[in-house]
Amino acid sequence: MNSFDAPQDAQASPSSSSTGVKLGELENILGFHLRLANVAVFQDYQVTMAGLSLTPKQFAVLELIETNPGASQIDLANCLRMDKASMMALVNKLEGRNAIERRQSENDRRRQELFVTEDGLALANTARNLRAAHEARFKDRFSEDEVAQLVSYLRRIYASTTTALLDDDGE
Amino acid sequence: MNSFDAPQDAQASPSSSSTGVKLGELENILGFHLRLANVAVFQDYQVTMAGLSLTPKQFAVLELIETNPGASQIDLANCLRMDKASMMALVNKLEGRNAIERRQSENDRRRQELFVTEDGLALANTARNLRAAHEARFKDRFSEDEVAQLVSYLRRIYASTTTALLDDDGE
DNA sequence: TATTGTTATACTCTATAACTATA
DNA sequence: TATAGTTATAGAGTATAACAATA
Repeated sequence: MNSFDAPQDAQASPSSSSTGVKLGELENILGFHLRLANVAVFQDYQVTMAGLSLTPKQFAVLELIETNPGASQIDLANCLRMDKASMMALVNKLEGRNAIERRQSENDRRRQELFVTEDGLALANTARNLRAAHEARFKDRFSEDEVAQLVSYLRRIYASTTTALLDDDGE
Repeated sequence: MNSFDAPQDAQASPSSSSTGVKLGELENILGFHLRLANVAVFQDYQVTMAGLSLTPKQFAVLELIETNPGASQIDLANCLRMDKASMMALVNKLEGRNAIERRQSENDRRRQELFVTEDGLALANTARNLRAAHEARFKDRFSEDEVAQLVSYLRRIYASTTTALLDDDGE
């Protein structure tokens, strides 16, 4: 199925990378392409968001708290597959710039419920506006259907990720 | 085009992630899905390659040197978009376990040409064998044409990455 | 003057472990 | 006994900057 549109953007097989280095077997490793794509997006993100001092993960946490007011740190850590201590550091940074605030839960006094502040909302809006250009820069290379298909492929890759914790490609 | 197969694996929109956290706008960010996919692949890689102590990047460098005997550190750094000092550290690790060796170039005595040793070849073979299962675990979720299409999509994302340096998703 | 490799250094992100306070 | 948060710490990976040797 869909064999009709598979090879149409083969783009001259990138056997070298500006220098004369051949990729060889690396060409066949899904994770290799995935990582390069990730790097490309991350670099563009950094250039675009320069000055905002908001990493992709911080941005994600900010959005998650906005979408889920009162969420706990552990909720977020699980969602983003991070350690709770790592999330602590991340939340501290956002709190340090008054983007979010902690409020002790009344039902369970162990929990700190997280909320986006006025400043945080402004930051999120600024970030979203900047990010729009960044996002468009990549999505413009695809039709709407292609984006949907790419995302569905990516979901197929991370779908089964049962539990686990942790970092990024790490490397 | 290809609208026919776009939504077919929608998989119940992952609005939550085991906890009740809704992803919200994050759903529409390409980099978010890319990163989760990257994390999933990396985690599986780590579990699969446990004990080998060979990170994906070290593995990539080993393969690159095998494919390009005599390549220099700067060649590899450019290819993988890393800093030359970072590549130095990486090469040191591989040399430290006798997987590769440096030989001063006779034409240009500034250059250190890199070669895979016997031990390195054995390591690469072991790694390739282990990795095969890891790779299959993900590729099995796609038809051959789908893999080709996914890779072509990913290439479209990192294609234009002109120069730049650096890390991974960083985050 | 530019390039390759090198070293030293600092920074960021992450995890682990131990602790507290609640439950 | 388990959970949420916290703190301190250590490790890995990376970049920056300065320097040596060579081109």
